[in-house]
Amino acid sequence: MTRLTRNGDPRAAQTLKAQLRLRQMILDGELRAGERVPELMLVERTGVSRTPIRAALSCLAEEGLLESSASGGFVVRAFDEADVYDAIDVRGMLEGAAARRAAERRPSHAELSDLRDCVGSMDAIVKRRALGVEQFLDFVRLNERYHSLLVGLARSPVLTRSVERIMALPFASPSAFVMAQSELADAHRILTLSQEQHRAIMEALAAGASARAENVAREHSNLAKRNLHAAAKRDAPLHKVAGGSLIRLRMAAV
Amino acid sequence: MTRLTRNGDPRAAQTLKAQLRLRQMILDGELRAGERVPELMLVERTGVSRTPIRAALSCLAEEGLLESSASGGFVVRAFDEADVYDAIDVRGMLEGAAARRAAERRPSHAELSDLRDCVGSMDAIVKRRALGVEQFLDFVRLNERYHSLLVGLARSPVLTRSVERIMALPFASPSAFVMAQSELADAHRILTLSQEQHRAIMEALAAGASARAENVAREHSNLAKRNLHAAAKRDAPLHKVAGGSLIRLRMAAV
DNA sequence: CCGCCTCAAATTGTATACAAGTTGGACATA
DNA sequence: TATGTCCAACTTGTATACAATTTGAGGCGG
Repeated sequence: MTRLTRNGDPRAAQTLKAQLRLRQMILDGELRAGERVPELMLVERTGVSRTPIRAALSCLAEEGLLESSASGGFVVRAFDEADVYDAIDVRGMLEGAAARRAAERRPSHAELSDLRDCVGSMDAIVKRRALGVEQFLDFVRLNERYHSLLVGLARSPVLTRSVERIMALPFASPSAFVMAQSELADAHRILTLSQEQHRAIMEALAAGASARAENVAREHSNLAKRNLHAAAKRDAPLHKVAGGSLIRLRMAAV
Repeated sequence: MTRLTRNGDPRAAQTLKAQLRLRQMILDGELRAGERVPELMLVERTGVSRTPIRAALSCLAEEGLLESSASGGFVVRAFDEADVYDAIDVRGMLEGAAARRAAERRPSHAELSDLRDCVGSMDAIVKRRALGVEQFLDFVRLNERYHSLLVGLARSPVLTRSVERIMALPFASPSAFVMAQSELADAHRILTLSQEQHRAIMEALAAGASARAENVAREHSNLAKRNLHAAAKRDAPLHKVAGGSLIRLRMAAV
């Protein structure tokens, strides 16, 4: 997730630290949308000097969580419902392309084994009668893994990078609104449907059915829009959504 | 194009200067693909200090022209034919989405006037008998403008940003390979076909035919692939392509 | 002759000092 | 009271010094 600069190296430790902390502050709503982010405030809170702070600010701006102000410095970016919708749409298109490309490659049985395992694990969760928070969390993790594996199967660095970039917007993630749905009555039904699509995509990959793989993958992203829609309809239980504080829902939305 | 940080401000002048110079050095092939880019070398050549140099390096890495090395610092990124193909494909998908969204909005006659003017100007060029270098350059400029206007008509900041990001790769641009084709016999025919599609997309927008708009826009990107393919077939006249030195064509390609 | 180790030079990451510009408020004036 | 101006504190952009790590060469031993 933080691949955009560098990861494990002890060299960029301060920059990484600043990045993680700043991202957390934004996603947790500690910094509100539209608010300026003074460098010295971050110096104070993170304990690192201005240089890595500035690097982290630039990085988060690239991710899209900040935007540079005309008078210098950075501001926490605000998103509306249309932005969220569009981000999900873009992800759907890119994942569709990835599924198509993966299917065109005619992946071997072995190449699909991780994906099969992933779907199997999710099946085990969905088949249960009652789902607790823990099960939802497990599902979210597996779901992220499934999508990551799917994109990887396209074997396209450009495509992978594009997907990673759009998913830097936390609400574009395939499971962004799953948790928000965890209390709803039809949550279980949506998970089941989601699984159906996961399996359909996988089968299409195995069969080399590239058009079907693309179409289903693209349609699959509509589930996220549906979850967003449901969340928007009944006011705003977006506390469970990462970065929910960045989204200003117009309650008038249908 | 340099919007990722800040533009006209005299404040970020050094950073901007470093950015422009560095980008130019990469695209001109002054720095070869795979080569390390030491900061001090840039300090020497640009006359600005390391701080803005580092900012520029980060920025270009985000654009995708550099990649960060495991041992620190940055390296000029290398692309192969598949990468170029994928980048064009991604652009096609995103422009397709933009066209669809634009058509769904049912843009007014007035909103489409700039696009109409643009197509009109391109018509004037294409209708000529013989096309010189100057005409090709004009066509390229108008083509870029057409694509920019098209994306803008979707009125989606997220989509616009996504397109801008993929087009930071110079060879993903809609007219990247037009110049490479300027000497070929069928260049005129390709321009004509391109114009046909430009017009078809515009008509689809006006008619609110979102599916058609999407399909034609997506197909339109295949012209760029075709140009790439033609360029790859007859060895490598990629000197005329911006950033051509970054692309390693496998001559064995079909 | 080849491989490995050691060490110096080079390079990057971090901290901080300085310069330039912005912001907000106090104050004077109409 | 409203308004415009000026100033001071704050904030950002740039330069540079310092620390830590990498790199590459040279020498040593096998």
